Amino acid sequence: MSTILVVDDDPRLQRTLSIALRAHSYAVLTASDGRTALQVIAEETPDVVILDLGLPDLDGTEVLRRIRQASLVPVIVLSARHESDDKVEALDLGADDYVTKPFGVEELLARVRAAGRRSGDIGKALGVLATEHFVLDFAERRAKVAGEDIRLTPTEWRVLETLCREPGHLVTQQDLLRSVWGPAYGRESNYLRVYANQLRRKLEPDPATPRHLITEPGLGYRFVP
Amino acid sequence: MSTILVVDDDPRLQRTLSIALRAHSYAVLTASDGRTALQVIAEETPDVVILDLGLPDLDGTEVLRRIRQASLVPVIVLSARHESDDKVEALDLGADDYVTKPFGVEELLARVRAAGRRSGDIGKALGVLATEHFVLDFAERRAKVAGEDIRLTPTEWRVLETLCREPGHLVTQQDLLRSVWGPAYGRESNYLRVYANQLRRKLEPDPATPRHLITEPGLGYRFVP
DNA sequence: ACGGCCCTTGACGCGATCTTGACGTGCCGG
DNA sequence: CCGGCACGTCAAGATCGCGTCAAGGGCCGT
Repeated sequence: MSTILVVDDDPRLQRTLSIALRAHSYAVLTASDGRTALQVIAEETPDVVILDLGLPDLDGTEVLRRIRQASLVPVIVLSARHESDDKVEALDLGADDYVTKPFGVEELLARVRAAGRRSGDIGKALGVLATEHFVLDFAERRAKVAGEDIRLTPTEWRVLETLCREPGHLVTQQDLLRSVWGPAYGRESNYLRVYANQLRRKLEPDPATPRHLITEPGLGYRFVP
Repeated sequence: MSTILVVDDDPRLQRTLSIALRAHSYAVLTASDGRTALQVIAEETPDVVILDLGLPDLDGTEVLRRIRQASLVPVIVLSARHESDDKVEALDLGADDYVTKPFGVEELLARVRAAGRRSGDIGKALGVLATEHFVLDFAERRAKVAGEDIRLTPTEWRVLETLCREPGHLVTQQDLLRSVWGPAYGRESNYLRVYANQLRRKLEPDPATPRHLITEPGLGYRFVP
């Protein structure tokens, strides 16, 4: 059973969606503004978020950005606007899908299913993780740093993926080595030092004083968005 | 990766087909009666349906009719009867292919591949894709580069189509191989390198420095218009 | 039967990427 | 103050994957 969070300030739409989703056996949470939404996501960890861009307190894209700093939950964006700029921006920030109003309930349900399935595929399918300074799109293997497209090598991606699976949490050297280089690589080696270095040079604003890729001496690394 | 729905009331046949299809890297769903089948199609949107006409609850042709009211998914009909009446009727109702029992698994697999490919062709009806430098008319199978009409071979078209179905997105080598050469071609081969090369020579302004057909080393290709 | 087109396959070179070892630096405890 | 430890940095050699080419074979139309 999946839990869906609906973020919209229109009570009628909230009700419509709630009924439709519950009819399809989803558990539904609702929020009417961005702050509440962020709080609910932190506390209830829904499986999918449906987010209207037109919110009373915060700009929708800002909400999305903050969600992505904390979580990789699939987000489906709703918008009344048809401008593709919004669409591109939303997808760049890590929305998983984009639906313009008005939309059919069936269509939305299909997208919820698709989003849930993708995230259910867990394991290897991370979405997008963004900060002010860079955007990491794991599905597409694209990285933007300070607005510029950046190339990362396959191994660099695998290291990042492992770290970003639990943003902000410590990942031990053993876990990293095993997950990237295979189960045989249990013990210390140069690998992590070399690749941490590479990644910092490519991603950090100031590679000398890392803000995102943090070393935990003797233990491992931590990636904080 | 394609998803196949097998609709048959004979558990043995269900099992046989599931094993054979899964061995060829399809995801398999099953249904034992018409109602379930319709529901699964609505909810899971399989890529191909294999439908036995002899079902317990509804007449097979009736099931097919209802499928066609809701979806364009390719349907391959199975039938124990040899009467061509059934065949004609099924094809009239929108079946994509017709196989009489008993049949060889290889034959069925070939037809599944063909159906999948066709639906790839028409399913998302690619129209025309144009840039300053070239125009690709998928419907008409015509290409213009720098004002000149250019010939592309069938395989070149299929590769391009697969890439252009999601312009700008990464398409993995596996997806490409499976979609163009069939599900059996999961592993690496020269195909992609050769055809990427051909396409670049024919389409790129400067084939040495590709701007549209981009390689993602170790992963696949990306077509950016 | 012949010729042409297209698909397939193997070989080869090159550049990017990975691996490995050596050395530098800062921290800590003895 | 010294030594050890852990991490950061660098560069050179090995390796891998891709682009490229061309030969061979099947299929189709003439």
